[in-house]
Amino acid sequence: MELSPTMERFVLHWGEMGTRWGVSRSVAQVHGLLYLSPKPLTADEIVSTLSIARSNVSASIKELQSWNLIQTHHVMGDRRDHFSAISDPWEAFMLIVEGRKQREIDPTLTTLRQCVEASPDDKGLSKESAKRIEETLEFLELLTSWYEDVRRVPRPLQLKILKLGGKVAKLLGKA
Amino acid sequence: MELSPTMERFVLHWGEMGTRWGVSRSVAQVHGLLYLSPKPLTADEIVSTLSIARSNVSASIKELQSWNLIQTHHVMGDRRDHFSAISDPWEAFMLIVEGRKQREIDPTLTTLRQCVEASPDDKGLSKESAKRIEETLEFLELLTSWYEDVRRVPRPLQLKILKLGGKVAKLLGKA
DNA sequence: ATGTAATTTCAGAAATTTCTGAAATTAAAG
DNA sequence: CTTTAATTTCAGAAATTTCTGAAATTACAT
Repeated sequence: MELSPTMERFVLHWGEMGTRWGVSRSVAQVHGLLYLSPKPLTADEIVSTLSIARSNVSASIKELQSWNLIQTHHVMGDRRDHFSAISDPWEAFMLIVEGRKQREIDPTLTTLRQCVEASPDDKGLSKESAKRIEETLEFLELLTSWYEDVRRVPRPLQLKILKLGGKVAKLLGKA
Repeated sequence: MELSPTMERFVLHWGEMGTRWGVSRSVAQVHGLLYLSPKPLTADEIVSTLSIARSNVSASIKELQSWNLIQTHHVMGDRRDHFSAISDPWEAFMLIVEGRKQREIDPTLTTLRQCVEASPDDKGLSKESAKRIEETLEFLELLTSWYEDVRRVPRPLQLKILKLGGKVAKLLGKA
């Protein structure tokens, strides 16, 4: 797998974006590469294309699998794994959102609930602060329940609503 | 400013979340503290509460200001700055989204447009890869235009739509 | 079973990020 | 203008994260 200039630009940028969104450069580069590749790649092809250590590729693949962003394929007479990425941008996006929700939002909800529960017994906690925490919890719960709802809507309808954009407001403003 | 157990739990968690979302622990802790505090705090109060260096607080404040997440107040007869955080969770959330859009999405759109523009001349680039990049750009543009639309909707209506959740789909599914 | 290819683990190296504390700068008060 | 308080800058220290390469493990093939 040789990278054309455009692919290289894409993969490098993808890698940098990864570092800003909480995954390592390598993980994001591997994802970017698989995402662009017309055919599934073996770990060794990834190694030679990106010039990173075999073990790094192994770890990156494992990480991407934990996000459900890549799939494994098998080729007759070849015992190596071949990897490909989810190629639909909308589906990939939703998988990333789901992963971050589970990794970060859910634990935050747990912490906030513990805070709210402990508030009444905390003599050093001002009413204002306690209220602020409660409001934060309520907001995050509202946001996650919205997400859980939206997540279940069939893809075509999701797309439709996304394309409506601000018109949704106009339609519902009256309702 | 002494931290009660609940405030401490909140601030420490906020700090850890920060590290996962691309800001340093200190920046997130300072924000968490100001967010909870019933009254604006001086830099030195933040220093003693969080036990971090004065210069670190200074840098963190600067960072938070660049996100428009905090405000500066002045007290008669006191030449120190007093800082407070945006206390409405929804507004804070929107400011964070806006900041990330500007810092990460916009540059990505630029890169993708460059890629799409360069594609035809890139002999090494497969049709499939070129198409993948175009689709990604289209998706991101769709997402940002949706965001730009939603951003302009009046807050109360935004809230209303958020609360409707999946019902929006039911209402619009027929439309 | 034995050999070989593929993959994973893991300890430490390298790179990056974050933080500190001293020095410099800015700005208000006397 | 001088003094003092407040803030910022910045070089290097500390902490953290990421990556490598050798060794171990796993799994397939003969």
